[in-house]
Amino acid sequence: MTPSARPLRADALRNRALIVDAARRLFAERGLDVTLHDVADAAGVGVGTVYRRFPDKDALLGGLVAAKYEALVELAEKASTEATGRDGLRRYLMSTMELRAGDRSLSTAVLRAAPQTEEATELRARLAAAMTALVARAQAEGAVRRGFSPDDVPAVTSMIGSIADRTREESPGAWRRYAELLLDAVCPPDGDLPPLSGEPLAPPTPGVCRSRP
Amino acid sequence: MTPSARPLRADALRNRALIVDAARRLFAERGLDVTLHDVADAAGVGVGTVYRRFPDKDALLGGLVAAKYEALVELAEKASTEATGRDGLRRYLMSTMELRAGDRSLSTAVLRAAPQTEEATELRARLAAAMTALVARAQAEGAVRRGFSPDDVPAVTSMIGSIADRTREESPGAWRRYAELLLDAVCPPDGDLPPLSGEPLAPPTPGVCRSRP
Amino acid sequence: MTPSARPLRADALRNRALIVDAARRLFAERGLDVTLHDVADAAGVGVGTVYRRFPDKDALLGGLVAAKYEALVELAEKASTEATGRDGLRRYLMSTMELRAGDRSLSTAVLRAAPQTEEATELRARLAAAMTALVARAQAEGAVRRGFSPDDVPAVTSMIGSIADRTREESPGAWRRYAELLLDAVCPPDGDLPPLSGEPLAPPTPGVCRSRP
Amino acid sequence: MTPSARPLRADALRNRALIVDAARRLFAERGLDVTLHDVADAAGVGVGTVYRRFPDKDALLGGLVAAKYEALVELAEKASTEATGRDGLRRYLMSTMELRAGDRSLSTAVLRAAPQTEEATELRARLAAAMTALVARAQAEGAVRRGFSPDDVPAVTSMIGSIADRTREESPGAWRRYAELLLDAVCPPDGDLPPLSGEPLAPPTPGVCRSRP
DNA sequence: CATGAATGAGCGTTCATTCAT
DNA sequence: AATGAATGAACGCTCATTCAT
Repeated sequence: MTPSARPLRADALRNRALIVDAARRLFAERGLDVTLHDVADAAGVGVGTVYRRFPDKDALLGGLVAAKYEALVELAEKASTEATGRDGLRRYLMSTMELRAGDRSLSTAVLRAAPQTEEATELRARLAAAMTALVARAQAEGAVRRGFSPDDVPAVTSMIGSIADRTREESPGAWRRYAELLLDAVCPPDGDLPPLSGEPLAPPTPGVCRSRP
Repeated sequence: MTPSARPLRADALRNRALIVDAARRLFAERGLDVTLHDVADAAGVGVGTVYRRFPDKDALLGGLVAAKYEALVELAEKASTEATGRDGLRRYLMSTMELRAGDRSLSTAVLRAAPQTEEATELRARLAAAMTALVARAQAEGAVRRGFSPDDVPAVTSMIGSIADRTREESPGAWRRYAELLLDAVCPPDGDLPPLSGEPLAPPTPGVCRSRP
Repeated sequence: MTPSARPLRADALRNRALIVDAARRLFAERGLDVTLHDVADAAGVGVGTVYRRFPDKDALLGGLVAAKYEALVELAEKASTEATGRDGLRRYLMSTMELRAGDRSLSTAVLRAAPQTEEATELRARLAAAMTALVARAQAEGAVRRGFSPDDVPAVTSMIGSIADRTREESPGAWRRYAELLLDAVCPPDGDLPPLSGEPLAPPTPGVCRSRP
Repeated sequence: MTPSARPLRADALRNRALIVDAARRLFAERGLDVTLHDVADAAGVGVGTVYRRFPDKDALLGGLVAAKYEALVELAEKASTEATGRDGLRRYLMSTMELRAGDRSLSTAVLRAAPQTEEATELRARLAAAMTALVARAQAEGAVRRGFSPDDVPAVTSMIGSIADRTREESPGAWRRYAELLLDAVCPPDGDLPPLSGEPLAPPTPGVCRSRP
């Protein structure tokens, strides 16, 4: 059950990497409804090649999941080095929201999905532990909204994700304003709340179309 | 042969209303992925009739906005009767989020969409005015997060919508916990913040399916 | 559960007939592995039209089944009018084999398949009854190989079918020789057995290809 | 650079043998729809190697014929040692049908295919001679259905094959009943015909799946 | 020579949209 | 005007065959 078999040939490895890169990029940009044809085209290979490496779409997605968990765990672990629980939690939440803002598939594939592999399950457990510690430490400082649970993190991140997904094209950083709002709601900064940074989303102007979700 | 739209025949008007009603219901319940066949069936007309009235799906969505704007305006106007600016804004935000939680298409059709008709443009203006007043009054009381703009309301509502859409099936009221969090972030209650109500979303358990968005 | 709804429009009826005709022809000629694209092309319609009338391939096939059962029942009932049990059974077997020789899908869709609709189940029962009667009557005359059962008819027919399918192109009537052989085995003629009619299948000559099943 | 095929290298020969062995086994068990990937895997070589030796699937099938002819010739020669022509022919037919019942690809590869190599052509000639002798001897005893030709043997065997292929899973010996029927039709036993042995194939029961051929 | 990675047409099926009736 | 039949590109996926390594 180890990766096993013999290592892939050089060109196969290269193509696998191309596929994974293309998939990561497309899923991040456009969410889960990209087709494997799209992925194959973006990778510069035929569909068959994608299916040779990944039995189906979920498997391809699943192949990206471990790396995403790792990134989240790393964010959590880096955040724990902050001097205060407050700063640690704030840093973690902000960096996680940032990761999600850049990756449309993070919620569906990772935050809201059950881990499908042993590796993912283990990473998720590590992540959960780290988040619990971050929240507990900040809680001990009285820095967190009472009742807030580590299990609320995915919801908060997803909310920011939904804004980010909708505004990526027209104003890529717009999500930060709402991230700040949420962050301050969960774990307010030490002193007074500053005014919200950035600008609100401009309401759409009459007559211009919008279309697809 | 008159230059612009001549009034519709009586039966055409009736059909338009049937279509709009059915669309409102289906889009609210099942989101944007209902087919226009579904809408036509629910309205008791043929697909062709739907397409005769609305060039495409987006236009049909657009056809719903007037009613939705009206509902929002009504909420805003009711909210203005509250004794304080704080209560008025809180009530408005909460009721808007509630409306959105019950209507999967509210964001796309109204919050994020430009008004396409004169009627919609006008209603949107009334709504904007009401929201501005609500925010200004609360702002004057120092009850609002500094920098918060009436233009932020759609974003806040959308965030709750994204949570509500994802949890409608398994735990229909789950969005309230996050609505409370956001509401308190925008316009905190008078005294101390209470602990968050409700429970966080349970994380998915390993081994369960992933599948389609 | 009756055919119900309102009758189809004239053009839809015509297309439905075109589809059914094309399907009947193609399935008969080429067996079950024709694609619905092939059927659609042969019918001169788009694939979508086929799927509008028949939810899937099995349904299309199923739509042909009733007519096939009817044909078989009719053969059985005509055969029962023969003066003797021997002649009746011989006539029935021969005509059934003939039907099968002309229709590549008869075995899979009817003879070896379970009936899927009420109508088909009923027709199958009628057919079974008629076959039982035919065999019993011939049996009473001592005209049938001992131990032969009505349930053996599909097997016998299928065997002839397999020969017919393989020889349809090069020598369309070749199956008759083997039909005779089988028929005489099941229910020998009254007098002496005549020599086999026709010619054996010429063995393939060296060097010529054959290919697909 | 010699005009025609130069002898293969030792390892190439070994691979060819591995491929042919694997192909024989898989085609016999699972029929013609095994993929060449399956064959390659079972042989422990790459697909490319299979295609290097055999231009396509048909050619690979062709590569199996020699061994199959040898088996048939052996059956024919053993059968000739029987005391009577009747017994010889009956034994030959029965053993050939048995061979076919155990080998899904025998018909396509041998019975219906033209020999493609010199070796195959020669073996086929030997087989034809042996069959002719068997039939002639039995014919001389009056033991054979008049008109029956050695060229009819493949057809008879194929018919049994078609039954065997369809029933292998559910009732592996079911073909014997029909083999007996055919055998008695071609070359009846010495005394009275016994009742058919075994049971007829049970008709499929309503409501069970249909699906793929 | 051997390998297995790569290909892409084709499978059964869906659905937003068009157009003959 | 209203209908719903018709369309066909696109979906996720398979596999016989080719060709770079």
